[in-house]
Amino acid sequence: MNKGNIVEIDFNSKEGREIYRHSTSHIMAHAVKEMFPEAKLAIGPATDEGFYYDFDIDRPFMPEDIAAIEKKMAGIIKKNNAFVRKTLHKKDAIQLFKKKGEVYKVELLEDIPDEEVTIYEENGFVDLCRGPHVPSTGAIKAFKLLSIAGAYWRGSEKNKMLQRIYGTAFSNEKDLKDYLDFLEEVKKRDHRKLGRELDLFSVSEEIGPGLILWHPDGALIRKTIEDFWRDEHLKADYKLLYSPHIAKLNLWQKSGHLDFYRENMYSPMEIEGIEYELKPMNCPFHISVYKSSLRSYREFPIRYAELGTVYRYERSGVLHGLLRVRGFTQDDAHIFCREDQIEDEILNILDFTLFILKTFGFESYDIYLSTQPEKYVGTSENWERATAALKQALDKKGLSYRIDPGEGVFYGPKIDIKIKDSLNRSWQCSTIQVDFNNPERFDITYRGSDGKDHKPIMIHRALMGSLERFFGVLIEHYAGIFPLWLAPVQVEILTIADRHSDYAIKAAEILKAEGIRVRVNIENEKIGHKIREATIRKVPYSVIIGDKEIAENRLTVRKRSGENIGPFTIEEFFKVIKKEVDGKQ
RNA sequence: GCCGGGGUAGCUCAGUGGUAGAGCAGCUGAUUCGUAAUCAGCAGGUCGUGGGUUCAACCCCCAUCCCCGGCUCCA
Repeated sequence: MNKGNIVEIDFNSKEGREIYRHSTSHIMAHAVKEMFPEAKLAIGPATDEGFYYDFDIDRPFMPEDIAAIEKKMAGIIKKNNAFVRKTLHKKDAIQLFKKKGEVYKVELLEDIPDEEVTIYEENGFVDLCRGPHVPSTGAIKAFKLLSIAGAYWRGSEKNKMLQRIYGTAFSNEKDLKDYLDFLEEVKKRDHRKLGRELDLFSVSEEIGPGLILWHPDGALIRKTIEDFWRDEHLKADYKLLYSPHIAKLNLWQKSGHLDFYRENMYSPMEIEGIEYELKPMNCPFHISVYKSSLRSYREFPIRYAELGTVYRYERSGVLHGLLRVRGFTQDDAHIFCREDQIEDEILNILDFTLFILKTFGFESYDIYLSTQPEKYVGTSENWERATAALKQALDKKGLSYRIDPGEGVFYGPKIDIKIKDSLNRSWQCSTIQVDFNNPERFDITYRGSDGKDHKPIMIHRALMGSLERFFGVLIEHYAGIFPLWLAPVQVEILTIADRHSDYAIKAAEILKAEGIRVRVNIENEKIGHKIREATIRKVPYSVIIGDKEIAENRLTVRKRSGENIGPFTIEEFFKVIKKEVDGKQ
């Protein structure tokens, strides 16, 4: 964009939104400076969802301040001040901001290589800024400040912590309202809230932070997921393993985890004079199984899978419900193969992953290919060949992906799949990683067709990532309204009066014998009450038993949506739900 | 870990130094009822934990644990 030119840009474009929100962040900074002249300005960019501005100020911002700042901003917008762009020499700009005491701006300026910089002025408020901006403050039609948070200067915890105010802006009130409604919806779906309401899991202060207790209904869902996972892995020619939760510290020395992963590992415990360590990874155990006998190229690829529970130290501030915990179960697998088998294996894994994810209703993804980082093991040729194989596989599948340069793990390149949930939010779950490190460190080999020993390639992969995180994502994805095959209680039988109890219990037994998860409510309550309770617990089907049903030997069936289906004989009803369960709809 | 906010009954939340409250859930009883809450009664708290100030602390001070929103980091 040429300097000083006015170009029309639409809010619907990414650039347009950024300019608009960036301008709003300037207006916020202006308001803050008017109210707190001692506040020093740091940075104030637009984000995907809105904008923020960081301030260095002794007095913390209070929630009440937010409303006052909003009011002030509204005033600035009403005045419709023009944003005036000025170009000046860097020295002069440094001079200007030094005089104003804006030390952060000076620091930013000193890092700008250009001789000329631009500043924007709006009714006396001056800010260093590349721009562009909206022509005047009156262009901002709808905005809202959302939250206050701490944030390190330049994102480094070595620097001073500043105070950040988050906000968002839209081109009209309706879009703003829609966005705020979206935030409400997100709050309603919060897996921690639903987890308590539906009695799925809890975290207890007594047990410890980041350690999950799966309650009966949550455990039932987990079991259903695990059964599905195991069945499909066996079908896909994986072999299932179980391994212990602790192992000798030496093992972790050998694997290199102690060098590369120490800060995420717990302190060792001593058993009969030997130190043991809680496992942060499953790989060394699978390698041990591999090494338990001589391997031939004929066996390849060897695929070991395990729902392996690992423990990792996470800093207290990062723990978050099921999404970030200290003990979790990975749906882990390690594949041993020859280098020329990598591509086929990756293709297999991609198919398998997408199939599993699709079963849970995730049909859109962001895929990332991470390449060689600065610190790495293995040879550059290894990395190149493996990265090419990953690329090739993605291309063959016609999957679009982005390359994350240098973001691979130290031991190999990887593919990460981020799933998009029903609110279009991204979650990192699946990961496929090539590992050059472990075969080397554990000196694993296979006997090739030439009768000599060779080093296999090891691929590490997790589809759901961790059961805990995946479950958290699932809860939010479905808003707690699990599809029938996952629902902990699939059918609840409700009676109108006491005299219907025997019939209800008999019906329940028939369904239960067919493998349906059924609960009977013969409590002394009105039917409206029972329906309300079943609906709140999001039970897919309520079956109502009264005089009419017994007389006709038919079931009245109400779906959790409120829709009535039937009446059915019990056999007819069973067929209906059986079909739905089998279809995993 | 860092910045800010918070922790009162199982849950949601009132309670500004002077005898701890409500709704829902729970229990008991009555009621036997047709598509999202029947009525009545009862019970339930070391006010996160430990220390301090005070005649007196849920309330003020200090420490600590945990939770929430972010930062940083990750499955």
